[in-house]
Amino acid sequence: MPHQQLISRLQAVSGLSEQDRTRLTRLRYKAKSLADGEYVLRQGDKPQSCIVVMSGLLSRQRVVNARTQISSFYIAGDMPDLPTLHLPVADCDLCSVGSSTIAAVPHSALREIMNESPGLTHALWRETLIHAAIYREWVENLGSRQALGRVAHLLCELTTRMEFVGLADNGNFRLPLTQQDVADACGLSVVHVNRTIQELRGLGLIEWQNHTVTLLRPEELKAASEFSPEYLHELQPSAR
Amino acid sequence: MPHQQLISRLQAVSGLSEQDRTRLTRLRYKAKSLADGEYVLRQGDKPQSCIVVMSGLLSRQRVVNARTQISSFYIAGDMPDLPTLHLPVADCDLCSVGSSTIAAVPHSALREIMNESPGLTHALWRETLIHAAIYREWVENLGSRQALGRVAHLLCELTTRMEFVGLADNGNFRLPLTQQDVADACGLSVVHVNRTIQELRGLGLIEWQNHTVTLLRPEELKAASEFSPEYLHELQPSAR
DNA sequence: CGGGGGCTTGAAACTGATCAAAACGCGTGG
DNA sequence: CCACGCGTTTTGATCAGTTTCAAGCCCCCG
Repeated sequence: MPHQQLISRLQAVSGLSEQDRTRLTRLRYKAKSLADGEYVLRQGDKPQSCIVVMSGLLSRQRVVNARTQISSFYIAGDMPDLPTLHLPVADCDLCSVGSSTIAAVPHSALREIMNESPGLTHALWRETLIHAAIYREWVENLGSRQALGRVAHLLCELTTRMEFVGLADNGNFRLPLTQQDVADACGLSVVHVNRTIQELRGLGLIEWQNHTVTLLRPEELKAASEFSPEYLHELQPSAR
Repeated sequence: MPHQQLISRLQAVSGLSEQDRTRLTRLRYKAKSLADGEYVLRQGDKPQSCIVVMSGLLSRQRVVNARTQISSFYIAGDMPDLPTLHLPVADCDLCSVGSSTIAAVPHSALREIMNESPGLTHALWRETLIHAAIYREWVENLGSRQALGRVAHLLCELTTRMEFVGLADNGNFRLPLTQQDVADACGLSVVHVNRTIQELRGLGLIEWQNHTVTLLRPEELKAASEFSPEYLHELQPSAR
């Protein structure tokens, strides 16, 4: 149900009118399954449609200085290449981590509904701004924190975002990342990520096995990484 | 002339119709001068207007892990707090580096012209997307490069952006940053930034004195930092 | 059963941080 | 005009966090 994903995401992002929700329901789309490591988009592509993540996890990445750097993760409901609506040529790769499913919605259809509804324009714009805020938070994470804080912050962010779309329950969720992926996202070596995760385990802050993460003491983990969720700019559950 | 700054910036970003340009000319604004270190906006503020940088330099910053991290710089023509149109509460401080001048345009006026013109909506949205791409580039910079590459990349980015608005001529421009500011932006210590700059000087790549930077061998500097300007998504001069 | 990817461990090497102090430049007030 | 003070740049020495290299292990999949 791609419509439902998209609707509930945009609803959380910005609030939608009844009309806008039915507009979204009428969107045509093309569903697709992705295998682990499969690319949705390559740097330089000029896609004619935008993707909505239905399930799984995508990473935005690029090879920098002979190392692959991940600059963001996208979970169900996210639209990673929404910027291609206004910046036609992609400047990063988009890659599936583990298997995922996505829906592709033509640019033309999106432009159409945005013409009809300022509310939807607002919601989609806002969605891109939230992701911009996430990139900034990553700048702060990579620039200012050392290994333990970086990994902890990443986990806090992913948990919180997963919770927002109902994919984490009580700090427990499925996370298909390998330690190499974490290293690529946090700007660390795999070896050091391994030791850092062990430290987090040793402190009794998390469990992480079989691609399943559990935050044992979320408050302490947040404190260790100075995580505070305001930058995600989600509407409060009460307002949803 | 705030109108001129804004117009030529948006023109470069997206192209504007004759009508849109006159719409921009009619915007009311309030000009303001800022002293070194003066704050335009503090985290948590809910501004009712957006700022256009007229001259000087602003930094977006936040204290993380007992260190101030700069996550972006803004130069003439930029609108650093455009996101507050859709994300009302600011999540970073905005601070003048050296003395600057800005113009404040009420949110209401911007909403008005966006209602009238899809082209302007497009241009402003695109402006926010370009800055998002810059944040991503910074993630890659901080995550993947070591000191020399980081500083070199920052210089390449600033030169290129300055050139786009006519503030750099032949790799030579005024840059009010202290070495401490560079350290805060690059996630390094001042001491190490100092040694890194000396290394760049020693390699004959740059001159930097009295807040004036000159790229002596731009191509080598770009190579050293793998800089390529596509992520800035500027229209080519020919198209402007 | 074999192979390979991911995880784990150890030791050595390096990049960059920290601490401390000196030199420099510049504006202010005496 | 000089003395003072403060912020910025520079230098040296030591220390810490992280990388790199290398090897072994585990476990799942074919």
